[in-house]
Amino acid sequence: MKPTFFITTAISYPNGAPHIGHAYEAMATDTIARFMRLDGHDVHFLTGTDEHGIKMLQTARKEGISPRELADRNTALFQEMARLLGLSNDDFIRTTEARHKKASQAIWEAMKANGDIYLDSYAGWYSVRDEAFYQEGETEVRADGVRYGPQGTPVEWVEEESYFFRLSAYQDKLLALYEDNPDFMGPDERRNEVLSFVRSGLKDLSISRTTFDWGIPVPGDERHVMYVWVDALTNYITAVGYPDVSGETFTKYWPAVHIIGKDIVRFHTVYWPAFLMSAGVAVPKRVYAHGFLFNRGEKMSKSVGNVVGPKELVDTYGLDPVRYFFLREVPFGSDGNYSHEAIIARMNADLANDLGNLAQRSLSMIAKNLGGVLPKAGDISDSDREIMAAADALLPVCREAIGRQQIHQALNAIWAVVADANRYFAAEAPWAVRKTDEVRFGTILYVTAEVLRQVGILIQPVMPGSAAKLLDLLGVPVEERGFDRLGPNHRLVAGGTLPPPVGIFPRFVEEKPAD
RNA sequence: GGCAGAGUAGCUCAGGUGGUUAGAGCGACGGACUCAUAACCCGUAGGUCGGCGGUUCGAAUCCGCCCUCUGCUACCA
Repeated sequence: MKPTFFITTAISYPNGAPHIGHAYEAMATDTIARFMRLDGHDVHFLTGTDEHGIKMLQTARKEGISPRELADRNTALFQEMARLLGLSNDDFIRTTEARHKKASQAIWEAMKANGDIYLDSYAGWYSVRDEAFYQEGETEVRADGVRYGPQGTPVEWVEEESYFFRLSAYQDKLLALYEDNPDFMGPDERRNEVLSFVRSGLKDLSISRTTFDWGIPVPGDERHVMYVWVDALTNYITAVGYPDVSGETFTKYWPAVHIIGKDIVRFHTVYWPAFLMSAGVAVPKRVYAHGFLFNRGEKMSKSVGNVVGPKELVDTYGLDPVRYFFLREVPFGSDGNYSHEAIIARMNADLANDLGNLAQRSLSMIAKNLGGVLPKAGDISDSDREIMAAADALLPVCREAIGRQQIHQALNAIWAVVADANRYFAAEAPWAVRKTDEVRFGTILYVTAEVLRQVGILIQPVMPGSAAKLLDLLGVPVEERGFDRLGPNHRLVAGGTLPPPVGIFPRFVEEKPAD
């Protein structure tokens, strides 16, 4: 039986259209999912939308539609984005689905049965916009007579009955979890922050609301709906069949690796494992937080006018270059910058010039001089051996990198081999050798094609479409593109006729302003 | 205020259990080649490795202080 692997994105809040941050997380998670599949795992890749909560209600009201209509409309946009980005998700969960209501109520009951949920009341200055309570001292009454919170948003006095989760009881258990599982979360900077937060003491958590009803009813007390995080986080186990913990899907896939943004680290590394421990469910395998993306160093905002949608990027540069750019340029876990210039630089230098051109020059040589028949290798020289060994050595390096979500490092390693292959090709100068030594000529082209084969297989997770194109040109059968075909044991078979070469990665040529 | 991380070539960053001429990519400049997507290949970049002081035969790498930036967190009011 194959080893299994369950990976998730955070579910998106669809009170607006998807932006580049959503796309980034989705592309990265998809890449890891694809990598693991190619590496022989039975993968379950989950993404979806978090459709409840007061903000959805407010946005809907503003637009004069029901929250349900808003959710349907905007979730469709997220599903469209998933198609646009070529996501290979196995499931798309919506928190408004029946299965999720069932799972959320079940985890609630389980936490309650464990004595961790109690009824109390919460009073304080509440900011609807921040979704947070503040101490009176944190607020101020301004000249307009309105009281504002520390984020500059209006606050109102709210006193409401609420169910609480006994988070305070989990401090030691959480610390033990972090201690015993150093890989529970990453990157390391986040770990320190979470540790100090938990060490400083945990307060019980308000987990229900009575002031609105767009949510999952609390079982046994339908005046309340579950507050955002119980509802939202539970999606991960809903999708594998919770509460049927002995069901096939659940036993097979849970626990998951969660890929999230750095803004929701606490919910995933503190609240979520506490909920799960309370409910008697295994905690996640790992939580990894990526950074934010900035357009030319500026945070994207509608007022600055630098909001770029995923669709515009894909339309402008093409899907694979966009995926490649973000995953290669931004160390996964750090914040990153993007700009038109940076994207073009990457796609032209790495894709068109380095990889695309290497494929083009070698394959067209085979087409023009050898009638498109893949030559067989003659005597293998040291330089041949060296470059093939470099390609053969990539899988363990990439595996290690992807295992720690360091997608950029895997790409780095692959492109180092591409650069080596270009040096190899230039040093061997097949265009000159052709005139004097047919056998050596064929050998150089064979070796180059073999390196391209391995590169093609390895870049499938990041650029599925382009990789397929490259492997097609090399005559690699579709069923021989898994990672089990990497390395020296499944070299290209000589003698086959290759299709006429076509460009894989076109250069991005700036359109001259027509003035 | 506390804690954590960061400050290295024009740009983006590697590195750093202390030890020959501090690295890569991009950009720029020069050269070579002409198979190829005006691509590829070779060479050049003379950077106080944030600042000051210390330890040491020797520090970018260890210690102390300071400055700047970022994150988390607290508090004053």
